[in-house]
Amino acid sequence: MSTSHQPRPHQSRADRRRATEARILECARELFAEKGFDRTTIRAVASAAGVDPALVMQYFGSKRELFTQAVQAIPAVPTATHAEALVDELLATLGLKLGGLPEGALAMMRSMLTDPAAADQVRATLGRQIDGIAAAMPATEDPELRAALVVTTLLGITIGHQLLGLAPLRDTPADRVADILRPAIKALTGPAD
Amino acid sequence: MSTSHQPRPHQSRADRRRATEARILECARELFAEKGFDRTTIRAVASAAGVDPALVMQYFGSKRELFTQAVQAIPAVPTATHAEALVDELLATLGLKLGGLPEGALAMMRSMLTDPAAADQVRATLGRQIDGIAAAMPATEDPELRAALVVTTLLGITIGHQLLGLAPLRDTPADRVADILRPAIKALTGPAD
DNA sequence: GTCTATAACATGATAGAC
DNA sequence: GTCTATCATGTTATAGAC
Repeated sequence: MSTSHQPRPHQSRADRRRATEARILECARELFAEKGFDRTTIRAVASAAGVDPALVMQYFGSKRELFTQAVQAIPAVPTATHAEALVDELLATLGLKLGGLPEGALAMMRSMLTDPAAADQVRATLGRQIDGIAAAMPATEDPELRAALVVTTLLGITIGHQLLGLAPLRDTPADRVADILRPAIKALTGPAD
Repeated sequence: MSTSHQPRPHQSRADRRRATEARILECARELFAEKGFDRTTIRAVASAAGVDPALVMQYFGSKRELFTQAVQAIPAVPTATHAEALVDELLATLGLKLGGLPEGALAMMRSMLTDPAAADQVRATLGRQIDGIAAAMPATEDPELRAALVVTTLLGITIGHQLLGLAPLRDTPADRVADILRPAIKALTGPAD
């Protein structure tokens, strides 16, 4: 339209830059979540965002850096100190509430089995979750083991639902799943009750 | 050594061919399990097996076919018809007994989140397991949902242990894990007991 | 039958014109 | 600042020499 280097009042050059950068990150997040790290190409991300592939490189330097900035690790700190609240918080936190998982987390999970860097990140995150849960666990034997089993259980259900799309999980409302799951989680956190 | 087209008594040409083919499959299985479908190259498989990459192609036609023949889908039919035996069989079947998982199954699991073909195969296999478990489940509501939760739970634990190598699971003997897990699985299969 | 050489293609990354 | 053109590499797969 205008030839110009005149900044418009509500859309400065920096603003435009920020906007396209955000759009690229959004598209990257989506593609990484859908196809994983390896099968997501810079070209595909650029195409989806309507920009040139070289621009993506210009902005982020490398595919790895783009991935890192796009997925945004969620600390997901599980800090409930009592036994009862713990179970409910667990069910709510790690995605039941199924379908309410941030796309960045899906991207990370999608890539964790084939990309070592993603695996390291997930290992660290799950490790923190395990420690947090173990700390909030009622006095039992092997709190870390029990916490690990809780975390991996929820991980498996999330994978089956979000990443594999198993029919029985897809077709069931989240709170129903949570209801059935609750006694099992409770059994893991405390031996008897 | 000998120049020869003379077949030796215990190692005919067909035998040698079968032997190298088996060695290639073994190496392929190992690499697919370790790095997944995408990151496993024909060259790496050939190198590991001590043969030429072209020979692998000659034998199997394509990387996909090599993968298919190498991983050998395990039907893993869970056929226990009673309620009590079901739980024990589940714990035994899907890998606790942790560490006793066939390498082909690991390869399939490693690739299932990023390779659509592997995902389809896993979806089908888990679907069969879910149906089988649902059929053997004591009369409750939503047997398929409960079965799906059981399967995904064991899947998650297997991933955490075998594929991610979470410390608490790696450092614990299998039967201890099974003991802690049993009440949780029981809670999933039957609402109260 | 086995392997060398190469085709045909896609990728991440870079250099330089506009 | 943005994009065209290209590089360097690595992939599966094929053709042909030995």
